[in-house]
Amino acid sequence: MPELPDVEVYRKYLNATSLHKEITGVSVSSPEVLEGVSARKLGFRLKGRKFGSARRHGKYLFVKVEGDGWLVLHFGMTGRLKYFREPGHEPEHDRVRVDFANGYHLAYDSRRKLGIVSMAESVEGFAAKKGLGPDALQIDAGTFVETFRGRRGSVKPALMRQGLMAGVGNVYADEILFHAGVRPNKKLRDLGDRKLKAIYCAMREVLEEAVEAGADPGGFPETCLLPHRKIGGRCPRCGAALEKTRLSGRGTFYCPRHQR
DNA sequence: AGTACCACCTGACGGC
DNA sequence: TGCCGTCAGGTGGTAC
Repeated sequence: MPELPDVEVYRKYLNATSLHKEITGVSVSSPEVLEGVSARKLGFRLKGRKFGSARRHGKYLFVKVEGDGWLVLHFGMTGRLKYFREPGHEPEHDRVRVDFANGYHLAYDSRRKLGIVSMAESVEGFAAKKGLGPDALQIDAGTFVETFRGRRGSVKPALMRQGLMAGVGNVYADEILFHAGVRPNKKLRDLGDRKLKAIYCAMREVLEEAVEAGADPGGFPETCLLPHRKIGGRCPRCGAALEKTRLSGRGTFYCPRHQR
C-alpha cells in the first residue's frame, strides 16, 4: 500500500496519537527490519524520551525524538502503524513496538518485512544519503518539467524513480497518467512542456485527493482508475476494457481509448 | 541512461 | 482439500 498518500495518513495518525508521551520501552520482534541500528541501541535512544512532531519525505516518515535525532520509518509494500492499548489488539505482524507511559503502544506492523526502521541525525541528511529527489507534494511545476523533460525512457517508470522525485509508486503513477490522459509507456522525449505540466497538475490533484480520502481505496470516486484497477475492469469514463501490461516489471493499467 | 530480471519476505488467490 | 504457480501498491543489485 504505502505510497505518499498512505504515509501522509500515517504521519497524521502518529501525530494524533503518539506525541509528547514518555517512551518506556521498545521491543523488536523482527530485527531484520532494522537498518543501521541494533535493537539494543534503538531502545537506548528512545527510552525515557518523547516523540515530537513527525515529518514525511516521499514514502519515508521521520519522527522527531526529543533530544536525539529522528526515528525513520519506511513501510515497504505492507507496512502500517497501529496505536493500541489492549494486549489482544496488537496487529498480526508487529515487528517493532514502542511502549508509552500511558499504557498504550505504537506498533510498526509489516507482513512482508520489506520496509525499514532506522535512526537519522537529520531528515535532509537521510534523504541525501538515500538519494531521494524532492517530495512529490513539494516540487513546483517548473522543477517538475525540467526534471522530466527530454529524458530517455517511458513516463511511468520515471515518475516512480525516487531519485528524481520522491513519493509516487505504482498505483498512483497509473492514477496520475489516467487523469492526464497519457499512456504509461509514452516516451518522455515525445512529451512537450504543456503535457508535462498537465501531468504535474494531475499528480497534485490525485495526491491531494488521496490524502483527503485517507488513502482509503474505498474513498476514491468512481471516476478514478483505482476502483477499476483490476483485470476485467472498465474505464469509468468511456467503458472501454482497461488494458493491463507490464512496465519496468510492474503491473500497469490504463485505458487504451483516451490514454495516448 | 534505462530497463529487465532477480532477490528480499509472506500471504492470497485461481487452476487443477 | 491440497498443492503449485503467480501475483502483490517497495527498493536495491546486477547484467545487458
